[in-house]
Amino acid sequence: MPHELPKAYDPGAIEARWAEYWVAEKLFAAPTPAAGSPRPVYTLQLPPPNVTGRLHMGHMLNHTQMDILVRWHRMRGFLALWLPGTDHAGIATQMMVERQLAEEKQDRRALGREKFVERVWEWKRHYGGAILEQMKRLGDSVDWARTYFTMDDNLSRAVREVFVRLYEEGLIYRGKYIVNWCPRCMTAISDLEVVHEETQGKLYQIKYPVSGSGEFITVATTRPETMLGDTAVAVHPADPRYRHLHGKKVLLPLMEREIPIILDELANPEFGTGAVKVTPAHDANDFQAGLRHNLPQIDIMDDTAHLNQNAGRYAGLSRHAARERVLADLEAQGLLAGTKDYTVPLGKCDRCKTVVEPRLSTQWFVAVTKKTKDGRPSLAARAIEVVERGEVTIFPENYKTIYLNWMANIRDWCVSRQLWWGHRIPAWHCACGKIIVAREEPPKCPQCGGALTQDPDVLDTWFSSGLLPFTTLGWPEKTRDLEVFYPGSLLLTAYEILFFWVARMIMFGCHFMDGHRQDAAIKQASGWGERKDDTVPFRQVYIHALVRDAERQKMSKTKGNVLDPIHVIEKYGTDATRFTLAAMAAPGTDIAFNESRTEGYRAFANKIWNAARFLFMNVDRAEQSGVWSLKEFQDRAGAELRSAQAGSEIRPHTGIAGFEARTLEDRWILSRFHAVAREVHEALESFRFHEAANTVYSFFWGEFCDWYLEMVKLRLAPEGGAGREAARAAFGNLLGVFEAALRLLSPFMPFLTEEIWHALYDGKPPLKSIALAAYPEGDATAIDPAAETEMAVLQDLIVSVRNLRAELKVEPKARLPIRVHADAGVRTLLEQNREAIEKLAGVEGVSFVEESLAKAAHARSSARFDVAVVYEKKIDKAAERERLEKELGKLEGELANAQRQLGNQQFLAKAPAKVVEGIRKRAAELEVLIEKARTALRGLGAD
RNA sequence: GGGCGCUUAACUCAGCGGUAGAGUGCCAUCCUCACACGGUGGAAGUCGUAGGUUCGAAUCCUACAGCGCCCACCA
Repeated sequence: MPHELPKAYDPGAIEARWAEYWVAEKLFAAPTPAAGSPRPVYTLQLPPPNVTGRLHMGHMLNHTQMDILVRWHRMRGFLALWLPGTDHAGIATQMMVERQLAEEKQDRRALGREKFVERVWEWKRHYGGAILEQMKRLGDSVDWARTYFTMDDNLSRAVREVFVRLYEEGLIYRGKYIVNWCPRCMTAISDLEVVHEETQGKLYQIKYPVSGSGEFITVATTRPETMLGDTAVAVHPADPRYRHLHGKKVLLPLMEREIPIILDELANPEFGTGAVKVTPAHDANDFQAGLRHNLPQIDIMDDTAHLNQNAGRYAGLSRHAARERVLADLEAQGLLAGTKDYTVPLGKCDRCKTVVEPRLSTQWFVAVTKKTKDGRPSLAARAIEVVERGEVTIFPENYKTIYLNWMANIRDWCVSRQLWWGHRIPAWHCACGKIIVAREEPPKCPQCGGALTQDPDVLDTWFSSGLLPFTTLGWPEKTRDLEVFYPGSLLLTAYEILFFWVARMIMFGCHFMDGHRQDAAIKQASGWGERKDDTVPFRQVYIHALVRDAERQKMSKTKGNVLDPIHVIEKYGTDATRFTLAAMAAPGTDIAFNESRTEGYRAFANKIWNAARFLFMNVDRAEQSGVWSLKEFQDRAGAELRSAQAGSEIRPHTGIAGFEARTLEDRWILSRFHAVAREVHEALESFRFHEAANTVYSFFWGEFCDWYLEMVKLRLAPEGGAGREAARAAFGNLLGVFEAALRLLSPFMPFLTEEIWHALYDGKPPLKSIALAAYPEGDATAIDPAAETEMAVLQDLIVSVRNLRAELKVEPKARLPIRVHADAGVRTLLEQNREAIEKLAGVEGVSFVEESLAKAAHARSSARFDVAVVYEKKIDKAAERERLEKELGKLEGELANAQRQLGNQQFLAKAPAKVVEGIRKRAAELEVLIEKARTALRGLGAD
């Protein structure tokens, strides 16, 4: 027989093979269904990783969760599409290639735009696939045939289409505004790309002489060098200190330029001296104030944050050098009134951590709060509305509030970037000043006939990623894919990109998919019948937690605490790593990744592996002795799986093929299996991955392996004809439950389950993969409370005996007789399971007695029975007394509490009947237990 | 300056109105013919502090302390 499995599970030996198999066999392809297909659909967009990226733990968590959900839905019969791709990641990729050029002592400017872009493409072709290969290693069940790159031709066309349409609708404009300028990246960046860091700086007080009087007005600033571009000093209109200066002018020191004192609420009388310098070209607030007062805007810096000729004799200095010089000069002139330490929130570039310069420049913006020309609601308004109405649900729910708050205060989106790598803005400039925005390059200027040059800027990367939910499905064409797969079912991502990406997808989706309606059959099948709005990009948003290191620190390259998932995988296996992440992924809490957990789940994988080994060994034995053949199981289970999978509708596969409950453990494991399957279903439905994982874990290990397997062993080696029949049933049940449990576990541990599942079918399974087999749904009517109660009594008895043995330090191999006192019902139960008791508790001979054994030596009591082991060795009386007293104390405490509650009228009146009943029952039980414990204590004393 | 989250066994975390659970670690014991990545048994928590609501609170409310995150144009 080919069932020779190595003793210890070695994930490395099988995982790569299956990863390849899944891709090669195209198992997870979601082909466009033919018209009229009523199959329910589950669509999930992969947040496209940067082409420059390497997989990190955050990805792995994210991918694990998505893969679990996708595999789960696929197994349940959904047409599951998980759509992969990579993002061109403007700045990141450009920086990567620039660095490469620098090593060759080259420079992008010297190379020229065209050559540089070609060079980036080359880089992308070479290295851009790395992260996709890593995804294969994780077992991500994406549809590889649909893999896109955000700069593919069709996606680029869609980007131009969107830009032009927005422009035509009046939602894109070009304007001169203060933007965040990164002097290192030499581009404008959006507000979201700026990280604020509290930095130790200084607050300087500078005296500006008031013209025509010997007076000074003192202003406070953290950035003295910007004074060179000051065009006013503002005071609060109601500030009495400066009333006499209204309408006066000051002479700007160093520049010797006369500037007005203006009245504006920009100045806060509470802060500093109450007077503030106004630099419209280098501060967002000042810019607004400047507009209010028609002030000139003097830009004193160039692209590299060096001062320009507007700064007079300071021209050419870096902004840092300029600060020193300005301060020195002011000091020399006696105009520096004071300096004090001050923490300033410094804005830094998210990419390169360079201090951002607020700078006046001309950029393209998307007007997000403006209605379209033809009166349609603004992008933001729609994006707020669909979330408020629950057309898009956000989970955990506190993120919904955060989202709505942010959307309510959203500002126009600066979408132009001064980069070379990205989607170039489809706008053309003419020397005559005309700007044309068009889908294709116009031949000449329609106004003057002159030559045109394309706008040099490219679009913010998030502009194109915001469109992915529909552009990846063929938009702007009206494709069948769009009809079937849009709206997506879920968007699962990290909090960090809720605004970067999620908000933009909602805005664009609602705007551009207006008029998108699924045909009725598809809509019906989608399972989202209660949701009316089909323009939204997805129905649900699930925000997953952050993965931190074991010390709860955010992982970052600079801290050097980044855990490479590939290393973890190599050490413990992909399944164990996935399981760790799933088991720790409680919604809303960050994960401190801890390898000891992974170690534990590697052991779990090994446990299952060995359970399989056990089965195969016994099956082989049974086949040799002709008792049973695996073929029986294969035919039966295979037929059921094929039929469950064949249909186009969801057909819950609830049963275990041919299960024949003969014994208590059979009834019990069947009941548990269904209960567990239902729990898993409920947990996954509400994104409680940790609960789902833990449920499967404890079922497999704590119930199937620890109890069912051990009990069923008794029946596998038959004696006599009746034994043969029992063995046949036992094999059928054992294999049946095991196979079904593998399917239950499969989304969490796809590799291990695939390997064993194929082995169960001797490499010729009924379907190409366990991932295509039906998921156990769990049948509530199959839950058998009586079996579970009976099993609990049996387990209780066995554990009591084991406990006694341990305490008496009985030789592990010695088998002892036991005596049991119990009522008739329990007695029958125990008699029927005598063999199990003998085997699992190391017992030989069970005798039942009429009298209570509470005060017998070596006895244990429960509410349902007393049990004593027959063993001549004297017990350690002191230890026994201590144990009993401790237990008694606990019981009495609990009883006192219960009685207090039962004596409380308020409690009886207000508590739910179920709770009262529960406590009554418990109190009665406690009384019995206490009585038994007291008896036992007295017995100890008398002896 | 706003907003949010966390504080439960030695460690990492679940639980979120009916007197506490898991994994790892620890102790004891056993290489019993699936598994020492194992079996069996065990020890271990006044659920951050102080109040309050409730018949009842780890669970709800308030304050405080510590830790962390996000957002923010007060020089």
